[in-house]
Amino acid sequence: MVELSGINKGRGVARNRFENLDVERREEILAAGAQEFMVRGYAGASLNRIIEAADISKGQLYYYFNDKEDLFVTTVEEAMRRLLEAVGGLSIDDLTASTYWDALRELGRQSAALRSGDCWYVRLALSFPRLREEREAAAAVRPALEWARRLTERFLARGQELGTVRRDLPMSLLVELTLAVDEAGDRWFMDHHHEYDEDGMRKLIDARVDLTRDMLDAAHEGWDR
Amino acid sequence: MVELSGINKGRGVARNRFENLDVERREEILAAGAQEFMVRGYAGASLNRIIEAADISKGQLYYYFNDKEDLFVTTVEEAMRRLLEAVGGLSIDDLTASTYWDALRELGRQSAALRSGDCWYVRLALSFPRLREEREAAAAVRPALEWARRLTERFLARGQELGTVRRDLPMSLLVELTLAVDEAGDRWFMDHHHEYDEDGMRKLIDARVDLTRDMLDAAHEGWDR
Amino acid sequence: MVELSGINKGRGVARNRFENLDVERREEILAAGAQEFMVRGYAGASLNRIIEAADISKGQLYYYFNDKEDLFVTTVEEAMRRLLEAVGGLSIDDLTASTYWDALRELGRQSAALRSGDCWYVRLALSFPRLREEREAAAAVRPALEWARRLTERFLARGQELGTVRRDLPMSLLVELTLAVDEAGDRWFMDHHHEYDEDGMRKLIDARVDLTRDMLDAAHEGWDR
Amino acid sequence: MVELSGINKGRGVARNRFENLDVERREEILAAGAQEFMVRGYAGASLNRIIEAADISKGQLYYYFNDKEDLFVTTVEEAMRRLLEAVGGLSIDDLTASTYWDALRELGRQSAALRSGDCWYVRLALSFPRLREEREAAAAVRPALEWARRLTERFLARGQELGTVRRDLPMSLLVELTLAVDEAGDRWFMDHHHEYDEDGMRKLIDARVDLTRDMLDAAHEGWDR
DNA sequence: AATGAATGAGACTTCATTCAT
DNA sequence: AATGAATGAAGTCTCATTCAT
Repeated sequence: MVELSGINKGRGVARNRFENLDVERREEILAAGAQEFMVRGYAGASLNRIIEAADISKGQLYYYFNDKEDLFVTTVEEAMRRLLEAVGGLSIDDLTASTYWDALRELGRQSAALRSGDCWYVRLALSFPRLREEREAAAAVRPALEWARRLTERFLARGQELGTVRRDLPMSLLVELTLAVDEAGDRWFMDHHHEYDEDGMRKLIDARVDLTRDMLDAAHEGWDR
Repeated sequence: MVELSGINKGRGVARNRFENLDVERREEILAAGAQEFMVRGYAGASLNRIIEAADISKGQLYYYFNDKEDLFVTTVEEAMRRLLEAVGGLSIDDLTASTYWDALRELGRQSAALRSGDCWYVRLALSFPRLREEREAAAAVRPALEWARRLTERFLARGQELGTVRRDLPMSLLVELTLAVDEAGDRWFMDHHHEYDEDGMRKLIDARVDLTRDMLDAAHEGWDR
Repeated sequence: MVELSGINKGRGVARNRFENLDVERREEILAAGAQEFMVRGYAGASLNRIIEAADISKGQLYYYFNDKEDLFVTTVEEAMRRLLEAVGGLSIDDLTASTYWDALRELGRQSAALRSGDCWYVRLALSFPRLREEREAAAAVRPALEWARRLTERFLARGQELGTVRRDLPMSLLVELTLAVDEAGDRWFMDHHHEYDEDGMRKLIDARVDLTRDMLDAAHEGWDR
Repeated sequence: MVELSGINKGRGVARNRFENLDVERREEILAAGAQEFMVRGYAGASLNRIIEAADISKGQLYYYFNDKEDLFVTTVEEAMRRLLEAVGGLSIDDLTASTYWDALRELGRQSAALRSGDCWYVRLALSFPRLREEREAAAAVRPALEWARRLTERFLARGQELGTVRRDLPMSLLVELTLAVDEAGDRWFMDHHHEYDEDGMRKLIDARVDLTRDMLDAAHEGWDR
């Protein structure tokens, strides 16, 4: 299992305080923070708006977090932690050529299930690539993206070992393209999920995975008309 | 040719003032603005930093622009205008099944040439998707993205007419995925262009287009192992 | 009793914050604000000068008030409220022809007593007519002036009922003239109160009321030499 | 004839430049300035708005006037000069007891005629008392008000000599009250002149003078019920 | 004689953060 | 444990004024 190496060490006392808070309060705070960071970016986010949305006092916020960055990092990492838990259980090394694309399909379905919950951490995670562009927010978001990148890389590398994934592009580029197509798909599904019934949605989800497979498949490599 | 319907009408006197400025000054200001908006987002951008980078006085900035939003919109639209000019001349309706993928390859090369200039407007354009997520910046960036979306859609629709592009996914999803893979590729190339010599780069550029083709190709549609 | 219909509703949290402040601080702030608004008008008033005079920080001011207008409105309304309390207790409907002018005299004396305190709210109130001329300040000052106008009108109307007040001029004009002569008198007394001893002042105060009576008296109506 | 001792000496070259301007331009500038000073006060007035309203360039304004204050003073004094011309020709020393109140009536009619023109200088003049309250504008407006005060005083003093005007109040107070009632009346007439036909208006104008007479008349002095 | 580009001080306002209670 | 009053730096924007052309 790939490890998420948080940068949020040494938060000090605040960390424990926040973790000992009862779950509802914690959720309210994290959700309010995530919403604000998502919509306004890191620099544009206002702690005033966050405490108002979370219905807590200013003192409380600074009791639980050292500063704005701490809140941001905590929010981001918590989102990542939950995604990790949710997507978690794929054993990449056990994949074979015949199970490889089915595993991808399975991942696509899991991710669809996750999306349907419409929770703050899924939405926030989709903003990571954008937040990374903000100089001040980049550091906080990088570990999460690094993790996703590494996981994707390991998956693709295994595919190349098995001869199922194309080799004509540098791995780092392949990773970026895969992540991008994945994120764009997730975003589209979040925006359009109400337009399809359960059955139509299931088909769509699989069709999307087919496209990813076609994009990555070693079978087409070098192929020319 | 698809039109870019600017929202930046009625800027009033300021527009003329800025347009009558000599080219170098204008470029300095636009580049400084673009850089700041790119790195900090709209809300996080500081006019103070911009005027410092552009080496102009506060009063001057407000002599050329009505307010922060005006500067942002002007910067964004100017970037879009230049991209439009650069990418311009593809006659989508004249494409045939046999020229379709070659045209895509040509586009890929044009876009590579553009990237190699490393100008502010290319970099800014790559930030549009992120800026769109910012509530206050969305309106300014939307026309540019709409234009890109429409252009992509027309290209893909023509491909479907010719039987070269897959039909098993909704057009809007196909458009999003195409744009995403495109943007991610551009971004990767900008970050790694120094790692390859001219010849290696040329091959890479074409290989990237191949991946896009494999992703879109109707030949794989429904195809199953 | 005529009601003062304040426009300063929905100030939100700020209102409570300011009202819970200890009296001295509140007075310092209000007095500083009143002084500045009086001397420079609404648009010309500088919050910087106000916070310096009141010896509070910029942040504090914005903790107690939403913005400049909120401070202005609060100051104006507080002034009105206090004047109302001070002038309060005249039962207009109980006046008779024989008590009418005595009541006016009593009002004159009360108003003299009020003036002698030389408090910020009396001085500010005398600036209301001028502040009304300022477009942006008009709305805040209007209720106070309306109240004064309505009160004056009721008093004069009662006098006309009793046959003591002239009827040869439109009521609204009569009201304006009465208020004007009143305000001018107050202003004169504030500027010259140190030039008279207690006894001389008492006589003057009454003589001024006589003039108002002569101006309004029905006995002269139509009278011609 | 009472002299208007302007404070606007030593304006330097600018004065001549402005005076040599053709009449229309001069009127536009003065009217625009008067309007702005009237509505926003001296400190709140914006030269930017004035040059926009007058349709002149910023450079021109500073070519004709030394600074904001110079424009203000010039505007104020020009207004005063015109009022003086208009009201001018009363020979106070020639008044007798039998012509005294008729002269007042004549003044009332003249002032009504003036008002009906609705020119900028009449409206501005009505703002003088308010502008005087603004610390920075006081000096400019004072000479004009002083002149009005002195003229009024001479008129009232002559009345006292003739035994037609009351003596039971200090002259300075009498002057203030007279001016106040006058100004309030003018203001009311400006606001309501459209509500009456020519004949009704004529009666009103005279009735207003009657009220002033009743207020000042020595016949009521000391008079008590 | 006239223009309008340029300036920097100062306007109002919001911010993240501290700290006495 | 928790509050919210207090702060001053920095935000966007307007101002009166100068000056090269």
